[in-house]
Amino acid sequence: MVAEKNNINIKDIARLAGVSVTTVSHTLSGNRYVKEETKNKILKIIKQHSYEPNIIARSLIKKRSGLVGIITTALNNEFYSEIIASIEESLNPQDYIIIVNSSNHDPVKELNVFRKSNSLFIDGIFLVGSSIKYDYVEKYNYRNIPVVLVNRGCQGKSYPTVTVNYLKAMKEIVSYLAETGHENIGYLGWAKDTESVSVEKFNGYIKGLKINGLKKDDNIVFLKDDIMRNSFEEAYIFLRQSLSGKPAEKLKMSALVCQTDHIAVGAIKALNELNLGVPEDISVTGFGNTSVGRFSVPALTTVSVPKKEIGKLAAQTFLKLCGGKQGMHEFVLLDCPVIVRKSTRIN
Amino acid sequence: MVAEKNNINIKDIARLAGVSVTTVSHTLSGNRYVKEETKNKILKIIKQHSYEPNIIARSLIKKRSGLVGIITTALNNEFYSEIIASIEESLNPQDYIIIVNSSNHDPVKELNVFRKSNSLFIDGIFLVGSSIKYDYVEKYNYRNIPVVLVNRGCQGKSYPTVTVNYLKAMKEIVSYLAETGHENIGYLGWAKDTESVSVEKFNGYIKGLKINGLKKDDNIVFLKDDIMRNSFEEAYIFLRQSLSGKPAEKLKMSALVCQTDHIAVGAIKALNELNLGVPEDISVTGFGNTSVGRFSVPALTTVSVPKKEIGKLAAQTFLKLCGGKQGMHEFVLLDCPVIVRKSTRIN
DNA sequence: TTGAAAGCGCTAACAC
DNA sequence: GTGTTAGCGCTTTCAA
Repeated sequence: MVAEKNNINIKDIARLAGVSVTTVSHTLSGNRYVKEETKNKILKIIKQHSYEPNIIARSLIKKRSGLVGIITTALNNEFYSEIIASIEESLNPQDYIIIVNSSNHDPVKELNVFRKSNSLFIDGIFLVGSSIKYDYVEKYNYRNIPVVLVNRGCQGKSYPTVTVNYLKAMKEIVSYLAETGHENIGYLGWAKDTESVSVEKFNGYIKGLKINGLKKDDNIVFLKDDIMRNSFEEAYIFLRQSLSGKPAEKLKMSALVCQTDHIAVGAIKALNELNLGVPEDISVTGFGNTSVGRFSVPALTTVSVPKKEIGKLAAQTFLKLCGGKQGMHEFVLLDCPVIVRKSTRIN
Repeated sequence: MVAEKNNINIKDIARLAGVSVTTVSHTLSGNRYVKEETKNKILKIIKQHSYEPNIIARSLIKKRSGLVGIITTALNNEFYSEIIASIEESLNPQDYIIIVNSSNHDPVKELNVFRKSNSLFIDGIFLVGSSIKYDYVEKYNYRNIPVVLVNRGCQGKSYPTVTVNYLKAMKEIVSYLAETGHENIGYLGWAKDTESVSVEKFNGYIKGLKINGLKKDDNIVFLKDDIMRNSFEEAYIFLRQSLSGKPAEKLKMSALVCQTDHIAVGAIKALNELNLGVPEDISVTGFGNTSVGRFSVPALTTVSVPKKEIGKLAAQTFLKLCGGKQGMHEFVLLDCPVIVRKSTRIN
């Protein structure tokens, strides 16, 4: 941290090469012809001095930075991070630098970062499970950059979105339970309106009951007021608590539908500690098909959400949006199959 | 995405307020006195037009962006993401925007991003589990910004670092096993030299055996050539494979030390499928104390790495570095206790 | 085939 | 108390 530092700029390169900055600039961009000889001389000097053009200065003129932002509610979440990894991978050949910002479930921080990103000349933004409303996006996306909504509820409107038919998927896993002989099917999760996905899942559960001629029993619907962040623990604690009161009625429950795989794993632990075996006494289902559910004991019956695919399609939507406005009404809604493993039994 | 967009700048604000840009600038920065009246008028107009100063233009002059970067090898990794979340949280009051870049285990990409970050006028960088050598940091940190190494091996040199005494911790968990009557203690993990942490852990295992008078048996040392990314699955597959050959000798193993919690969970599944019970037939230990290990069946005996603490101390080191060079030789090495749960038995 | 120079949006020295 | 102005490092028009 002592020696002469390399802060060399385009002017230095020009001087060293005995040409104008214009010529250096064009050698780099390829925007106009530069004589082979001149070009080679310049490139050699650039290499010699490890010169890297200044992204900031360039952005100021071009109003594009080569940066793409991902705004997400949480990083310590296998579900999101797989989607994010897939977006990154799909965008890799495009020479973008991907930067991720996690709000740690703070909606205000999220909004702030979204607004500030304007002046950073970010070239595009993915909102992964973020709670930012599209009204806000429309209002504050001053530069009209592509914004892709990923893993959100479908609020009836059509913005560039890649998500999953959560309602349908939840309906189907409830149907699977009903068809295998379960009648008292409970639910564990949360349903905040800021979290449209959670609401859709819960509605899917309700619909699933209905179409199978079952009725909702509020004694076995365990809805937490607040989102369950660190799902294992929170779900575990919440269910233990909820179950500690009036165990008699609860035991009529023969299956418990959980909002995510993590919640299911937490639930299984809570149930086990109350001497309820899964699936012997109670069947439990997850949602998402994360690795956690594949390696839990018992392995989870769950809904397989194609996280890699979501990321890939989100990246494609972004690229479409970049090439004009013809992706503006892209609305990709993916279906998800139920995967039956060991956490449910046939009644 | 159609209406007039807000791209208002400092000049516009100045014009609207009937003052010079200087005055607007100083109202914002507080760098010199502005008459209450003028100030109020300016602030009102700023609010009215939702003006946000352009970060890029500001950075170009100040050579600081207000951005702090975290470069990490992988996002879908509970261990790293907890550390990252903690860094973010600790830096929150400081008004930095945190941007994370994950290389998805691609060292070349990592190097690239590190170099490019120079011209982005990033104010500081955390290398979380990154493989970037400090030589490289010294060579390419042109702007001499604070760089904090997080969760790295201690390579004998003293750079700003916050990490864990992996060697000691691993030694201690091996000792715990030895003291509880285990003699044939195996190892499952990898040990690439690019990944110094993994080497230290392995060395800790070796030392642990030695100080307890045990000898290494290569038949029960399962070292994968390559890093195990998606640990559950890779560990599971690798151990199944390794065990399929000559099961007779392997069965002498009474305990298996695993390099991470995820690997331990994968291992348990592999062992179970070979009809080996954990901990009845074989004890298994993890490393890290992630939530996965708390909710696995059986719950893991492991080493408790203070991830929140690491993040907090890393942020503090960064802040120290910002205020001059007096943090340059900060080298925080944390000790980690063994946590005994259900995956090990007393022989 | 190449250069000069204006300017992106902002800050800060210098001036009054 | 406030304004004028010269840049920050680059791209790009216009001119040669």
